[in-house]
Amino acid sequence: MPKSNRKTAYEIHVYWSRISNAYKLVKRNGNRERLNSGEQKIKINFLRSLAVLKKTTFLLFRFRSSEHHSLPKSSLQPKLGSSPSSLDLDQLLDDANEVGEFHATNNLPNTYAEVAENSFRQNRRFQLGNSSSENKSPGPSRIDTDAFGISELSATMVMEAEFNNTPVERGLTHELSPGLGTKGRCVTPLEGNICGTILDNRNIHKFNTNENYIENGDLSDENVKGDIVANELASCSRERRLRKPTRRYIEEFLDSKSEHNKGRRKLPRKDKYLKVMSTEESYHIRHEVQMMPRSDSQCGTSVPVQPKSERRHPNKHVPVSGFLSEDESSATECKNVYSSARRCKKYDRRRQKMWTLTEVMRLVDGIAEYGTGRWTHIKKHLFASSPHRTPIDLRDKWRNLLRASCVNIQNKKGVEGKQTHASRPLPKSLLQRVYELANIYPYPKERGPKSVKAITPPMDLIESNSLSFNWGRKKYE
DNA sequence: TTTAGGG
DNA sequence: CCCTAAA
Repeated sequence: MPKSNRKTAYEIHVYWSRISNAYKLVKRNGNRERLNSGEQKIKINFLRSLAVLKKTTFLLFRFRSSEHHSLPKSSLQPKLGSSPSSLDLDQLLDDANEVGEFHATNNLPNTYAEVAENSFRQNRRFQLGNSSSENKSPGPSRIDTDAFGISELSATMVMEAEFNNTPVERGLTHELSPGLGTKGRCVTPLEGNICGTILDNRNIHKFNTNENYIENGDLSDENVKGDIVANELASCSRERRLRKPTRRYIEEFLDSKSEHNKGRRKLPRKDKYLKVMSTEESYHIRHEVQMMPRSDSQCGTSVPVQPKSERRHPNKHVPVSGFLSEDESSATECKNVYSSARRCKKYDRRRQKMWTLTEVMRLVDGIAEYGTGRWTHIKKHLFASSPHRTPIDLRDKWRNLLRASCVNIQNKKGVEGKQTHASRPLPKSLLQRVYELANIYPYPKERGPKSVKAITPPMDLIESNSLSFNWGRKKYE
């Protein structure tokens, strides 16, 4: 098994690199607004190849990140690392959609049918004896002279041919199909991963039927059928594009990409205490959190989660640069697969982490020791073990504590306190201590020095007093 | 880079 | 908890 998979993965890897080259060429020469028919052919062929490629790219990532190290990583990793970033894959996929839609809406079936026919012929040619040119991708010099000549055409054709009619796809569908058929997904870690999440039987079928459809020579109704094919192609790429990558994929992708991102963007300083998380992940997590139902019964309150949690990622609008998307089925399945604990973890990542009593006490101790305004000290010395509490958090918490203590002071003074937060009442002793500390270490402006402080709680009191007073007066009226 | 303060 | 201005 390892051997065949290894072979398959390598073939895909080769395939990918070729299509990358083709894309670069096309992009350089054929991304103009108006393309002549020859250029259109090139582009369409490329996009068709791309659609096939998309089915298999997951395989590379799965394979690479699987526990199996039977495949020498060196053979895959360079490509994995370089390909997605050297190509702007998002752009690429958008192009695919764009062209698909363009053809779907603009009635260019003839072109497509012709292309299909050409493809068919080229396939034949390739099968007959073109395979020797396997690794030759047309060089730039050649393109300069012959921007959209046969060289490129054959390049994309060869790729396509390889995929539809040659061991690559056969290898994929046949060598790995056992996993597809089996219900228990992970027959073996590798096979299960590959077959469960990468290969989409339905789409492969779809694609194959398209191909057969054309190859059968049934091109009499080119207008109609070309249209159908174009539509299918468009929808195929569209639906794949729109799907949200699963968390698992994101993680793996980021893993594989992490080296690449190194110099790309400076991380915000706030991550000093935190594990580095790339903006993409942040983006996804944001959205995941938004999408998740808010059932935080398990993970919400007072359970001191110790996630290697990260946060404070200022840029929300970083576009997803992921170019792959999994099936919805696998996406939902992913959600199910991941245990509630894991979900919880994911959950807490962007949500407020409740302060536990011990944390509060530690904070109070820290303030007693260092005073207010030295939040980094407190963080370093007392919260070194809780990476999710930043100095700012400590300060915020202290602010809230002050507020809470004042409320309770009010209560002390007789105003019947409706405990503003009945959810997690703090022990009075603690609040008392907060109050004392607030006198010792006045927090700037929030509650001033003692004199001011003497004013502030009364201010609250005054408010309520005046309220009651007014009320009383009204009563008298 | 840290803190204060507002949202 | 986030963001930003100011120190």
